[in-house]
Amino acid sequence: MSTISDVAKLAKVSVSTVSRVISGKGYVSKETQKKVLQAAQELAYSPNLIARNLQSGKTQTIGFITNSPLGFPNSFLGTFIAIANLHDYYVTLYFTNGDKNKEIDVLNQMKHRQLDGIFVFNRSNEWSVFESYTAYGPIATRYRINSKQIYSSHIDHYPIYLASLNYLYQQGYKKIAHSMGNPENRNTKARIKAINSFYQGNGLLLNVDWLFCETSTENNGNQLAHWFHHATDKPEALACHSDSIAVEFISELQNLGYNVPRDVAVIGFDNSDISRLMHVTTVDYSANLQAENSFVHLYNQLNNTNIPQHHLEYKLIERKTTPKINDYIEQD
Amino acid sequence: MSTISDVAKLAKVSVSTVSRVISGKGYVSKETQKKVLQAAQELAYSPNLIARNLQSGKTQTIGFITNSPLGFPNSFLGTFIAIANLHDYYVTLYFTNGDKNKEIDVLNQMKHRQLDGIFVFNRSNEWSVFESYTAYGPIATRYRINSKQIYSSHIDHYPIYLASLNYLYQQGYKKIAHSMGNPENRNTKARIKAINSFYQGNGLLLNVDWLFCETSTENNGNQLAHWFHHATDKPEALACHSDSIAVEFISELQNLGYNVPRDVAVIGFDNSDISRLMHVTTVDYSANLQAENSFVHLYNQLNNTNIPQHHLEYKLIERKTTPKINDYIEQD
DNA sequence: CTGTTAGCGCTTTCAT
DNA sequence: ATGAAAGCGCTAACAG
Repeated sequence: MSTISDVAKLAKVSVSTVSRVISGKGYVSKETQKKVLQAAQELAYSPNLIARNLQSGKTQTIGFITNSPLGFPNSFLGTFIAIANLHDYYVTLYFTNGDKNKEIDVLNQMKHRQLDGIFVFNRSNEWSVFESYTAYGPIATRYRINSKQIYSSHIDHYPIYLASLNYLYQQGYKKIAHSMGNPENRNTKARIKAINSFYQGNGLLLNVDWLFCETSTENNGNQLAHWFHHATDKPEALACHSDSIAVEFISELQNLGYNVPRDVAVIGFDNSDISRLMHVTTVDYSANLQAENSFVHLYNQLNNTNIPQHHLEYKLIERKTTPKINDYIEQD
Repeated sequence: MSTISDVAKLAKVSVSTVSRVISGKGYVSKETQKKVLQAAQELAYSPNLIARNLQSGKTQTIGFITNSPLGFPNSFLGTFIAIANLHDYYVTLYFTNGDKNKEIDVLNQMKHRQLDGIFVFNRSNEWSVFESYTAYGPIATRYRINSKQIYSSHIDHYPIYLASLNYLYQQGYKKIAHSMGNPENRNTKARIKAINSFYQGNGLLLNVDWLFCETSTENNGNQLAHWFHHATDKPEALACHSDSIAVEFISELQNLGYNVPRDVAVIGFDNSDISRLMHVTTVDYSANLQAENSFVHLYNQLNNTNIPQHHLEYKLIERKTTPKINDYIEQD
């Protein structure tokens, strides 16, 4: 494995000259450049990026923290990586399975300069923990949080969720159960606000027993299906805060002998592949732009640039799980 | 950002002593250790891993190459990362979208010592290209290939596919279409061999028009659905080489007004989450063990260890898309 | 048990 | 336009 000084020797120039032609910085005469390139070629020289990184103090690597591979963040992650690669950044993926310590390990990677920045797709620790690490590098998330130190590319869930509920209402559903995230999340709070507006606005009575907040993400859709199975008073529709909950719910319900939407309508959230495959009505909220915004922010912080952010929009994607009530026709 | 020599100064010892206590290697007296730790604490010192990497020439990072985020390799990837993290390795994910150059870029990352090893989940370039890079580090894949240089944790698809076909036969399906991978893959060849055995063994006639080999992974299930829609002579069952093809096929068929399994039975391959959610009969072939084997091999190569590999088994997972023919009962 | 010293491979002033 | 030399922060002989 040849080094820069091997090349220098062979080309009979100094290491700094070689460095200049390899990195393309600084003045080098055409002739010496040619000599160097030839020597480099001959020795099959390739620069050691670790040494470069030590010099620059950067690794060009962003850490991506997510709970588990089961959350179907595929498209988001794909976009994030694509845009990162476009800017010569790489992304290292960490599955924490909700383990706070694993999350801390990742944050420490940044502290140890192994990571230039971090994106938080899921989190287990308090935001204050993340904030304390912003001293070592930029952190971004998709959650809607109120922090000066952590960037958040989010979209207000209030109008979106209100639109979802109004849509369900318009389709004839009045008895609606709600599956929501961590009650401390601002997204969840926005949804609760939307729920209140909705029920008051339509003169409906909110059944508090039909308000589910997530404690552990694990199998939540599954549990909801069993809850539905045993409930004496069943809702006409379930509004979910993620497609993954929605499809787990539907799938398990099918195992229990139910039919969606005949027995209950379902609306998801994310417009993920899985919702498309399973024909679940959902909401698209420009997750790809959100991913792009997140990376761009990290990039801007890291490089003192000012690439502009995209504005996020949402759109209801109507599929088969929310027909007009009582309109369901047995598929043939 | 304090360095090891800052700590050394404050603790009034040499850098090597500090290095010893931080890395836990070599003899240090309890007292000096305490002094050093205290100084480190005071300065909020944390080791710069890049420097360590330069010293060791390693990054503790494995590159994971995959085509696109749409192939549902979630569980495999999750296992791979989990086992890697357990061994203090990290994994950087690359989506190539079938772009050969992007694949080469990743290989060059290893050449530049940014990556200690590479796992190939999908590939676009010839294997010989990959082989030429094994000079720079170990490469592993899940494909069944014949290479001394690239490790492959695979399972023979011949008996598996034969078992799938026999199962379909036993369920009463005799008109079977086949969706397969790249005809140059040895897995595909094994499947073709299984097909021949099957048709000959059962005295059936193989319809060559029902043999689909994949050129581009994109939307293959989709295309198959449209093919089915327009075919005058339709098969009774489709056997797929991946769950992702199977579910895309089913989903698009549903869009076209068909019903699976009433109109056509489907068997997948992978036992992925998506097949579970959509109740697709599939084959489990210990993909998680395959992921583990792959990492373990890379680890063994990198560390001159000899952690043993797992033996891969397969198991047919019977779900709802392959009932006894003509036994389909409209779900209620 | 601890300190000195020489790198790891590259970039970057600062001279010339 | 090119070279010498000083690091980047850490590890690992080697000496004592």
